[in-house]
Amino acid sequence: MPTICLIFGFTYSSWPFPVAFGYFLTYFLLLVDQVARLVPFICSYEGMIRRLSTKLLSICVSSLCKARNLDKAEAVIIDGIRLGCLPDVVTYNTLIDAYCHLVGVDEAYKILYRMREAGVRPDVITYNSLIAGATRCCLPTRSLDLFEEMLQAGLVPDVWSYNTLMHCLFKCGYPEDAYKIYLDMISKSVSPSLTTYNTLINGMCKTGNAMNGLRLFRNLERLGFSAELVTYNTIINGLCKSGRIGEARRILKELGESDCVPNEITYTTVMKCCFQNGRFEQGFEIFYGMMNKGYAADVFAYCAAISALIKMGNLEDANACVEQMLRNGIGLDKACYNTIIYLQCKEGKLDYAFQLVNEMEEAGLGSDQYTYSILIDGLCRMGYIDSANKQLYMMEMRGFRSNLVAYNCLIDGLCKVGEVDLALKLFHEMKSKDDYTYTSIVNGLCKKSRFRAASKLLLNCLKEGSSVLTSTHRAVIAGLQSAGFRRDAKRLKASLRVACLLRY
DNA sequence: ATAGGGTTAG
Repeated sequence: MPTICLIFGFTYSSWPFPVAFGYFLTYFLLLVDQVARLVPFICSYEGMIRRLSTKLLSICVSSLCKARNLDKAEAVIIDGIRLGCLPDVVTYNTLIDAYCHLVGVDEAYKILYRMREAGVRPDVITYNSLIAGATRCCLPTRSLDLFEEMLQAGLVPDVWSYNTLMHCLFKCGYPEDAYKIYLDMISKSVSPSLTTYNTLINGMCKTGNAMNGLRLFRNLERLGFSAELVTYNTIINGLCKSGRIGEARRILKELGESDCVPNEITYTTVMKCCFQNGRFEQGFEIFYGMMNKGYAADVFAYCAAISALIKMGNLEDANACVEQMLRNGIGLDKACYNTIIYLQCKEGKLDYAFQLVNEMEEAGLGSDQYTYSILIDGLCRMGYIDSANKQLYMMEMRGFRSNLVAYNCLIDGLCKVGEVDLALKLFHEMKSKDDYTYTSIVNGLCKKSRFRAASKLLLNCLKEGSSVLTSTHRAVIAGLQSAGFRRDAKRLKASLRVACLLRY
C-alpha cells in the first residue's frame, strides 16, 4: 500500500499529498466496508481537482468489481454523477470488463448504453473487453459483430482487438476465419505482436494443424520474434495433444537450452501428456519432481494428478491427494470441483457428490457441462436412470444443448439396465453421434440378441465415419453366426474389412 | 484489455 501511494503521488507530482491522502482514505474506507460514504466525501472536498475525483471513483469501482459487487459498483457511479463526481471511460471500462468476466457479454453490453447516456464515448479498450467476453462464452458471431460495430463507431482496432478476435475464432472452431483476420490485420498495417503468433500457434495446434503450428514456431526468428515461455508451453502442449510426442520432447529439450525457465505450466503440460499416454509413473515423477524443485503444485496440477489416480482406479490415493490439496490451502475452482465430484461418483457416494454441487454453486461457480455429464454417468452407474434423465433435462434447460458425452452416458446406462428401446429412442433424437454412442448401442442390441439391428447400426456407423471397438465388431459377428445368419455375418465381416482399408 | 497448463463417456 505505501508503495502504491508513492507511485500515485509521483505520477501526479503537482498534487502528491492530496492524491496520496485521498488514495489512502479510499482504501481505508473500503477496508472498513464504508464504501457508501466514499463518494460524498470525494465530492464534498471542494478543492479537489476533477481528475482526482474521477480517478478515485474508478479506483472505488475497480475495488468493488474485484469484490464481485457489481450492483454496488454501478450504484457508486450513479451516486458520483448525481454529486458531480463524473466517471470517465476508464471507470466504465472497468465495470464492463467485470461484467464480461462475472456475468456475460449481454449484461456488459447494456452498460454501453448507460455509458453513452452519461456522455462517455466507448474506446478501443471498451470493445476489446467486450470481444474478450464474447470469446470466453465462445460467441464468434458476437465477436465479429462487436468488431464491426467498433469500426462503425470510427474506432481503429489495435493489435489487441485482432488478437482477441483471432483467438475467438480459433476457440470456436473456425480456423480459416481466424487466418483471414490475421491477413486483414497485416493489410491494415497493424503490426503483429508475439501474442499474435502465440495465438496462431495455439489455434493451429488445437484445430488439428499441429505441423503448421510447429512450422510457424520455427519461423518466429524470421518474423522478428524469439520464443518466450508462453510460446514454448503452447507448442509443447499442442504437440502432446496431437500425439507428436517426439517433436514435443525435442522442443522441451530446446526450452532447457534456452534462456527461459520452465514454470508450473510447463510441468503440468508434460505431466498431463504422460498421463494421456498411460505413463502414469512417469507423470507422477514429474508431479513430485516439480514440488521438490520448489514449485508449488497449483489447482491445475492437483486436478490432473487426482483425475489420473481415479483413472488408475486408485481411489484411496485420489482421496489422499484431495486432502493434501485442501491442506495446502488451494482454492477450488469449477474444474477442480468437477474432478472431486467425479471421485465421489466413482465411490458411489452420490449424496456427497450432490452436496459438492451445491457447495460449488454457493461459491458462485455455476455447474457446467462437465458437472452434468459426471453426475449423469454416476447416476447411471448406480442404476438411477430416472434421476439421470432429470439431470439431462436440467442440463438442456440450462442451455448446454449438444452434450454428446452426457447423452452417451445415458445411452450406455439405459443399455446396461436392459432398456434398449429407450436407448434407441434417445439415439434417434441425437443430432450428432460418435464412436462411444455407436459402441454402447450396438453392444446393448447384442446383449438383447438383436444382432441384425446391431449389424445395421454398425454399417450406418461406418458410413458416417465413426467406428466401434473391435470387441464390439466380434460380438456382432459372433452373434449373427450363432443366430444362424451366416450370410449376414459374412457380409458384415467383408464390409468391416473394406472400411478398415478405406480408413488407413 | 489479448496468448500457455487441469475436469466427463464405451
